[in-house]
Amino acid sequence: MKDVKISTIKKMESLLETASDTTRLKIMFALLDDSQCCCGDESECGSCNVMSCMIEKCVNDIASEIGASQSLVSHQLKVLKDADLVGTRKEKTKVYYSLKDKHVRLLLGVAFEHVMEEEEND
Amino acid sequence: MKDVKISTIKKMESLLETASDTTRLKIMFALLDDSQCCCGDESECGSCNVMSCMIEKCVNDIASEIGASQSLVSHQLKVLKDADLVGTRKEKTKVYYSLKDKHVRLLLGVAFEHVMEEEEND
DNA sequence: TGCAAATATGAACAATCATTCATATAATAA
DNA sequence: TTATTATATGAATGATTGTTCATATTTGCA
Repeated sequence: MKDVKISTIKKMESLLETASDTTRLKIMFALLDDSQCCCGDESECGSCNVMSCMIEKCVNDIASEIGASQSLVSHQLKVLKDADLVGTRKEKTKVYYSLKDKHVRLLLGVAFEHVMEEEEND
Repeated sequence: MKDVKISTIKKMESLLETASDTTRLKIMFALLDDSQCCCGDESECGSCNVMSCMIEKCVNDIASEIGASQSLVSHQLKVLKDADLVGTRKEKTKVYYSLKDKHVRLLLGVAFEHVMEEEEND
């Protein structure tokens, strides 16, 4: 089987497993939300990728936005951070979370488009 | 949170969950293996994508290739087929499996490159 | 018909995981 | 200091899942 190391497969498993959860997907989509696009004016934002801009939000805002408890969101944000899919910035009492890099957005994009194209063929 | 339907998120969860397993990843990589490239001559295959060509293999061959039992591979191939990630072609007593579409290879590609780039930064 | 090869399936078990509840920690403001 | 806000964490539980073992099904051939 090709020259893919088992350690590489294990890491891919971790990455995909971290992404494959409803709550965590909701959180990541919240951090992709272009309703609060970082560039201010969406129509002129050239740095926005296919899906939308990356922004940062604090725990409680994410929780109320996706309709989940603070505890659950905090737990899952820890999972996402341990997997290096999100980063944090502390400011006073709040902790702001944001998606870590373009790969995460790319992964979401590919999965999203797969599902969308699937729905077309129904 | 954006205008992403909950049903879409559930489908994304299913897709990613199906992909996030060591055995199933090994199987999918076996079905990407360019050592038996479908075009015969690798150097002249324009239809090959970034990673490699898509080929088809039967259950027992996959099993021995990845070093797993026939039962396990059959079980996991069923999971992959139910999720529509692989397709089948029957010929006499054998059943040939292959990756279903380009999205699957794309998903593997994105996850693979993420892990690879991660290893560079260690 | 009977046998062999290839694949599929059902039961069972151990392990993992998402979620909830209660509580702890940290930082700010009064 | 005390009170308040924001976030993190530990324990517990119910549900799901990957794997193994044994067995069933299907197809081709003698």
